[in-house]
Amino acid sequence: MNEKFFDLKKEKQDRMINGAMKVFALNGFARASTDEMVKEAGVSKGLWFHYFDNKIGLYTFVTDYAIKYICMELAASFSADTTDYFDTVYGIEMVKMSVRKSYPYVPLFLSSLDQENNEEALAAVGEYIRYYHDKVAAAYEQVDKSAFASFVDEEIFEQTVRFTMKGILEEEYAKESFDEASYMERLKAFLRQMRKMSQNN
Amino acid sequence: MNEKFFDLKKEKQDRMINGAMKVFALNGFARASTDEMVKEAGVSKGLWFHYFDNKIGLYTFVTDYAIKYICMELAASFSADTTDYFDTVYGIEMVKMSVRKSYPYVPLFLSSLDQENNEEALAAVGEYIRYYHDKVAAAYEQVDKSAFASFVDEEIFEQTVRFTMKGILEEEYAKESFDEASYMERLKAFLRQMRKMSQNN
Amino acid sequence: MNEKFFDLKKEKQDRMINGAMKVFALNGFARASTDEMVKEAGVSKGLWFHYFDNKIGLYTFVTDYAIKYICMELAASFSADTTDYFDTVYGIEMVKMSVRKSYPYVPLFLSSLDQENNEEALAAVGEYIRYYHDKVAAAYEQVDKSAFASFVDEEIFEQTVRFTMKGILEEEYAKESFDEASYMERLKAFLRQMRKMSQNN
Amino acid sequence: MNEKFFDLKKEKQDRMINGAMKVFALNGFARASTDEMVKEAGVSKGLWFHYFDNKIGLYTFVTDYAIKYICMELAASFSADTTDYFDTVYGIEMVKMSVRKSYPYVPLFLSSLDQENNEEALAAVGEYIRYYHDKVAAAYEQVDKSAFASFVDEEIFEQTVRFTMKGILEEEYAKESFDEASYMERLKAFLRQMRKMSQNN
DNA sequence: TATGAATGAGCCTTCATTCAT
DNA sequence: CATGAATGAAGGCTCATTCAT
Repeated sequence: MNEKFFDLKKEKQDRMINGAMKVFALNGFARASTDEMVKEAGVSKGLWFHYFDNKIGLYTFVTDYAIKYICMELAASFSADTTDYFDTVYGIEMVKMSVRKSYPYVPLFLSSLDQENNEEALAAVGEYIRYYHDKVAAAYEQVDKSAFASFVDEEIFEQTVRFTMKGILEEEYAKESFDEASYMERLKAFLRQMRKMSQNN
Repeated sequence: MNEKFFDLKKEKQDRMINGAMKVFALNGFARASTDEMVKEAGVSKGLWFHYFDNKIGLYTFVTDYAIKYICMELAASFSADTTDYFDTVYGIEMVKMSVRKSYPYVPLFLSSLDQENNEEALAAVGEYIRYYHDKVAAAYEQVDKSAFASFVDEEIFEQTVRFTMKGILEEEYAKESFDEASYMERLKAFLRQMRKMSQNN
Repeated sequence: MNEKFFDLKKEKQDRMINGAMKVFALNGFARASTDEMVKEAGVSKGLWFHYFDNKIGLYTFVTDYAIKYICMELAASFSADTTDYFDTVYGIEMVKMSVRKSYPYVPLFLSSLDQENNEEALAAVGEYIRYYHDKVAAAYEQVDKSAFASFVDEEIFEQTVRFTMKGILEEEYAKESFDEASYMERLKAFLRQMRKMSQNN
Repeated sequence: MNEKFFDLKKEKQDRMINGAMKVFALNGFARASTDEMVKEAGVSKGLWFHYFDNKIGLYTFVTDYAIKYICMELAASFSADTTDYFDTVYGIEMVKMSVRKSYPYVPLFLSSLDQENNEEALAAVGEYIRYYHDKVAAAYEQVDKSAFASFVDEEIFEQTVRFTMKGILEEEYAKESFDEASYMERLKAFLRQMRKMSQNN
């Protein structure tokens, strides 16, 4: 990419980033269309290629950007000494919601990365994804799982939480417009119930 | 579509259905490529359009077919008097697995329908999906949820099961080749844990 | 390339070959435009790519075709026992003119190959060019140069003939339409004079 | 063009002229890329269009410049009373080599003009080329051709010299870097032989 | 019925040209 | 004067769809 991209007015940078992120998130790498981004960002087609060598370069950049941004926010506003599992899950999701303020499609985009199946795209972006997963894993490191009842298999439990949250997120994004309040409500209700269920009562 | 499709040799019909279903399931409507189906089914490109006016028509047909087939099997081999929630979930999944014998991609295809975001495709297929959801809902009608602990919100619980099962299914299909044993194992472990968690201990 | 190209009606094959050859000959690889070929051959853009994977594949094919054709004609109608240098030069040029009947741009195209400076194109086609040069060199093998005066350096002489013939050919092709009679006339006059000059008088 | 171009520092003017000339000479009008000139001359893209309305304008200017410069040098350092044909040819070529000191691509650029086949470019530049050809023709005016043997047709002979020299020049420019010594050597050898051949021995 | 040749709209990318700074 | 950001038309290529055989 052309580093001068960062010299653009922040507002234009963000329009471009958001446009690309939205189209990538909704269509995946291969099907994402430059024309759609053009419309979305209100910026000419040629300009994308002035700053990003090609589609894969743009995809790489956007992925890098989203992940760096999330990880930064995670480091900044997620308290590393959270030991409760559900607080951790919730806290991370709050971070995503805060990122949404500037980059509305980051949460969905991150989620879409896990379904990307285009080889070229994966090759370019695999590293970044792993980095992100590691950072998230780190946030779970000091979590104390001793509160879980003995019949709870951690791995299965985590998978349940992961898949369900992904499902809720995607359902909310599928609506006309993402409703943060609704999302947080469903999330909280879900986590509350999972907490109850995972503990000896 | 052209009804004469059903005059074709059953084996050819199925090759075409499976080819289309696979490509649609793995790529979604918009990204699914005619050429890939041609290769997959070993049937000329012209024939597809001879029987199905266009891509949307084919998508509609395949959706209709998959859903009709599943619902038939459900009616045939799913005992309607199952009252246990988890037995119901498991039973339905067994039906899907049995359909897999003839139509290997039906389970993934059905799952993929929920993430379809192409407007045209959704417009054409929405009705069918709703019909399918209704049929499945019906299977849950006589389920007795009194065994659930009081802190379990049914809707949230069902959503958890639905999303997690979807996640597991997709992960298994993402493997080199779908491993039914592995899938059933994960499924059972998951359901076992959910049962435990949902009951007063 | 797709071998089925050869199943097309010969007339269509030739229209495509001639169209491509003309545009390549006049513009070089990089600047040759698919659209122009489309117009030239009266065949849709998609069809080119149905038979040839990409531009370089088409270029390779056309080069191969032109060279194979010329070499065939050379083998068929050029008498291998010509020992006179000028008869050899003239004979080869007659072969080119005979090829022109079916493929009007072969002579210019072959000439253009030597000025190609696109790396990718050269990499794809270098082998063929060398093969062609070898075949032509072979035709000169049994030429008897003893008639040349002692002050004639063969290498310089041959270079003179080569460059001048190339120049004449290109000048003739630059005209509205290639005039074979005019070309042969200039050629003969040139060779006659070179013969005279190269011999002790 | 914008006459203020000449108010630029001479060194910058020359960088631009040389950059344009090189790229035009190596690629022809149509294939010459603005970006390449930008890199070659180290001058911003906008500036080219500030002084030269468009590509054609730049091409016209460069052609005019090269031809004016050559003709000036010809007038200045080519002795008009040379009567020997070969001395004339050689003298003109020496002039080109002297121009190369300031404008390394002038010789190749002038040569490339003869193969330009872009209509628009030719229309814009035809006049200049004719002017140049006239000036060169003038240098041959007082040449004494009586030394030529009777069997030498002047026109054919001149064409031979012209095309061969063009060929040699282009071959030398195709090398990594133009080697003036090598060029002059080949040239002299060629002319020496042509002299011998054209005279009664 | 069945094929695959043929088409053209649309996609990613390049490039001459314009324009705000 | 000078820059390079910005544009959009055009180029190579893909893909759903049509059609002659």
